[in-house]
Amino acid sequence: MSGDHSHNEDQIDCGSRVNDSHKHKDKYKEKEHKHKDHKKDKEREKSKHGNSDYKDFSEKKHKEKEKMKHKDGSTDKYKDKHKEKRKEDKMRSLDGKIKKEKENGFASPQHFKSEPENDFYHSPKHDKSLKRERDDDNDSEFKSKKIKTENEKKPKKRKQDEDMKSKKTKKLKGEVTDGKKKAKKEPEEKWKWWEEERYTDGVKWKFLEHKGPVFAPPYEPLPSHVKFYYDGKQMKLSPEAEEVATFFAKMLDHEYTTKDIFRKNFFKDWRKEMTGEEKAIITDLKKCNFNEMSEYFKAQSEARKAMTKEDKLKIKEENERVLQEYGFCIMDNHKERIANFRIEPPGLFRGRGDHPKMGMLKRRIRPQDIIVNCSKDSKHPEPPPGTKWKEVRHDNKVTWLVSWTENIQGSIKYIMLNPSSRIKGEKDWQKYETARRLKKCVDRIRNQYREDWKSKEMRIRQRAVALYFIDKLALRAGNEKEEGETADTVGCCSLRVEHINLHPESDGQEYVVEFDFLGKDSIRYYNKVPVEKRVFKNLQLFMENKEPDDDLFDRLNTSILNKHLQELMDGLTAKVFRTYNASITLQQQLKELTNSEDNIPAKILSYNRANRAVAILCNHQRAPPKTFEKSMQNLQAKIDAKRDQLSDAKRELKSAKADAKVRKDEKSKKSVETKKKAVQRIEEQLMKLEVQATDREENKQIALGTSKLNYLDPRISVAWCKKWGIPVEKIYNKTQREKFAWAIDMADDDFEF
DNA sequence: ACGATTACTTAGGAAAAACTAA
DNA sequence: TTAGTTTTTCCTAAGTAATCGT
Repeated sequence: MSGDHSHNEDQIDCGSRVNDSHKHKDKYKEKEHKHKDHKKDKEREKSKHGNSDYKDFSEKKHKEKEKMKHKDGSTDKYKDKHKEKRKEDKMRSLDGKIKKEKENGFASPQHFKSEPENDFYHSPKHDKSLKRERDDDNDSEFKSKKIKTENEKKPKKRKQDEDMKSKKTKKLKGEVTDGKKKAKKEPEEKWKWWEEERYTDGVKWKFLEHKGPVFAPPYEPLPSHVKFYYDGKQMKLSPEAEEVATFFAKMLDHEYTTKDIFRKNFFKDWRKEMTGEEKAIITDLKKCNFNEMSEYFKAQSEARKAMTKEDKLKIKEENERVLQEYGFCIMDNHKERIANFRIEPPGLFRGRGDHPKMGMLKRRIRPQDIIVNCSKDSKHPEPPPGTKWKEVRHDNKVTWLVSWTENIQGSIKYIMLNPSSRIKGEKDWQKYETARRLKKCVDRIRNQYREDWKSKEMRIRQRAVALYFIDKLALRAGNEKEEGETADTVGCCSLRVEHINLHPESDGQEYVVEFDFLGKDSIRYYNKVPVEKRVFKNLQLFMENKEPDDDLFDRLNTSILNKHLQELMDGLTAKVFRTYNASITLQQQLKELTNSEDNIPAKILSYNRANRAVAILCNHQRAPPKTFEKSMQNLQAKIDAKRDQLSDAKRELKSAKADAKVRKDEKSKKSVETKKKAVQRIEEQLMKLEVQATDREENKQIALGTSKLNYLDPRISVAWCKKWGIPVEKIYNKTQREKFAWAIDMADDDFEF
């Protein structure tokens, strides 16, 4: 990269923004800014620092170099660690490569560069689509179909087919056993979509038929004995106002009904539903008494719990009927499960964290709000009698069946397919393949961004430091969001100065960055990490002359970053790093933690610990379960009891041994054996309990589910199970096995991510 | 080239179901 | 059987990123 040239670009870049930015300049100078508008702030920052960039850098660079000469040694510790990690990765990917070439050729796209890919993405349609349409259902007999992975290579075909056959045989066995359990229920065997070709160029399906959504049940007015009081006086509400009142009444026990914003938003929206008279009377929420309503609903839920078995069964059957009718669609000759076929019922919006819209009324969705998507030649879903759909369209470039616009944020909601469906599964698989491609070039990218830390251009340095965080700390990209519309949360690119603290030295480590911010779902991210000196110096530079609520990376946003990433690798975006780092961490931790001598429960503990390492990396937290302490105590009690039992058993064994020594008869010998077995069994049970306790304790505030479901290449887990003879059911429950059927079917014990 | 819109993935908590101990 | 606990499923909010439209 030629310095002078880019420098010029930077200046041009700055210049071109002057027009925009000078608007804000005055505001900035006067320092009366409220920092309400961060976009504006960015512009302002630009104009302010704009032309002085270069100077800043050359000065800084000098200082840096000087210091680096002797300071470098002191950062060695960290750097070395880092280097080692890199080396490991490199080595792994090397021997991975060797194996892989033979291994699941069809699953792991060999290609690095553009050439095969171009072929895949840009080739004219061929006639794949036709194929797809016809030939399913009887695919239990082998068709030597190759899978179209995102970057498949032609020479692989042969191997693929062979591979597939062996896998298939295995899988078939599994299914037989499965079938026994379910007996009649599943006549058609599972469709292996992953053995078929994929659509190209954005077509998602050729045929789509479904029954439309299930609407929320209509409002049932309260029985007349359940009364509402305003200012101590009983008051009969109109059905519309009453319905909204019940939403509030149902939440009375929740803390947020005490929150000001919640109450304010609720009351405002409630009044909109009132009649003129009601509006005139009900002017103060504090004077509203919802207690009878609240009690009524509590009683209702009690009654529901206390229902007879038959009644419960009836409800269950009805649910099942609805599921059968509305829960499936036909997509390209296959019946597939729909994820959320029920329309969200009306209620009070509760966003997460400190949400400015909490308490607003989420309105009821009606047929005329609904857009239906299906194929032209399908039997279109019927709107309920006397109603009409907003629109019926036939867009096979999208995957949704139904959509509507929600009234709180004005965003679109969709009904889509279940994760076990082809359309979701293919995408998921593809996601991991992209991450695996990143694995192949991550070293190059890392070297690149480290170089960029030295760039003359502010925007490049910022980009490089942000990318470093995304890579090292698995931060989210951090799109900008409209202020005041949502809770104030950030990701990497939207970090503000106030979210980090720089410690030249902390706890004996140098160049420590302390992060403290709210991320997605208002989950706190707190972390203190030593960074490389250059990063540290850059951060100091980025923070210079900024207010706490100014953007840390004022020259960067996710679109700039992703554009850059796209140039580094096809299909690369910020979130791929999270997937990659999560999966590679799991693989490496499994390698490190699994003990071949361990029994199954201990191995599973190792698995959970590896999983936990990932969850911690990705900051997947949960509120400690309310019953955590108690449940821990219970478990401990169990352990104690088991210990007693064990010592009893041991004592008995001892005396049996003594007895046998004296008597030397068959009977007593046999008794020794039995006792020995008993001791062994109890020891095993004890150890199982202890493992469970450890696992639970370590998991107190960590949520494993999210990473398991969304970040960890399931083939890593499947391979691990196969390698150690662990039943995959121990790792994945039924739903998860359905979602990951492709991986369970295709991964061998030597799969390498 | 941008802001807005759209499509789709990721997320934690609540509710329901399944399991277990009493 | 019941009551309590744990696991699974449901729910839908909140992200990311691609695409649209100007």
